[in-house]
Amino acid sequence: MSNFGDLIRIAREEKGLFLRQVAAELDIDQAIISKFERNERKATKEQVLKFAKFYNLDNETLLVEWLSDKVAYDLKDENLAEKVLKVAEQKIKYKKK
Amino acid sequence: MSNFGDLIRIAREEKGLFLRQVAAELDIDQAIISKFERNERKATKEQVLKFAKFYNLDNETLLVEWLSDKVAYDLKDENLAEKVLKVAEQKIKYKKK
DNA sequence: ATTACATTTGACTAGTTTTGTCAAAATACA
DNA sequence: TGTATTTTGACAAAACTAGTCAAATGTAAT
Repeated sequence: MSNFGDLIRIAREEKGLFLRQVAAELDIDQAIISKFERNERKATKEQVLKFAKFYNLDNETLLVEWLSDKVAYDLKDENLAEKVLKVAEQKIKYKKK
Repeated sequence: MSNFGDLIRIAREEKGLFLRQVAAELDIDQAIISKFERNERKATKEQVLKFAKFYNLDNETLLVEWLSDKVAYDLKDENLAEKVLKVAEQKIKYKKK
């Protein structure tokens, strides 16, 4: 199962770049990027978009990966998780109207 | 569409109690309970369980309502919301194994 | 084994968000 | 109007988040 960290690590490795280089380019501390890649820390939305642009990844793909990581993390301890997601989906559909 | 605030307000009204009384019983400031009932502020999990016990509501029902409110709120600005929920569901199922 | 470089870790600070308290303002209604 | 309830908003304390930096660790070549 993929996750945000894997996507940006793989993208970086495919380009053959060091953390230091990406850090300089995106103006994000390399220690933080290291933590993002290991899913130890959560990026901000702005940072996600920076990564998408820099690595030429589809914005939507990366955002979905990042947001779903967060949702799954928030519900990780809940055995009600699946029920919660179904209800949340209804609520979101309802709000749209 | 129901939500956490409605459930606890209805429960309180059915019992004919004033905020003041519930506040004293649960040791939660009445101003905060007022905000919970109007979904202006988010309860902690511990508080949710206090309400369930006090109003004789099913723990699971109230927790699902509360958690799904939070998920829906977090995704309220995202037009990718439905996609995100589907991916999150996969991730949760995957983690279970 | 030593060197050189890349990555990871952890301590620290600053900033933001959350939580609770309280009293005044608004509302309801007898 | 007067009394009781609910709502609002200002404030402070606590908890959490984000970023910085240097030291520690890992990796590969010689």
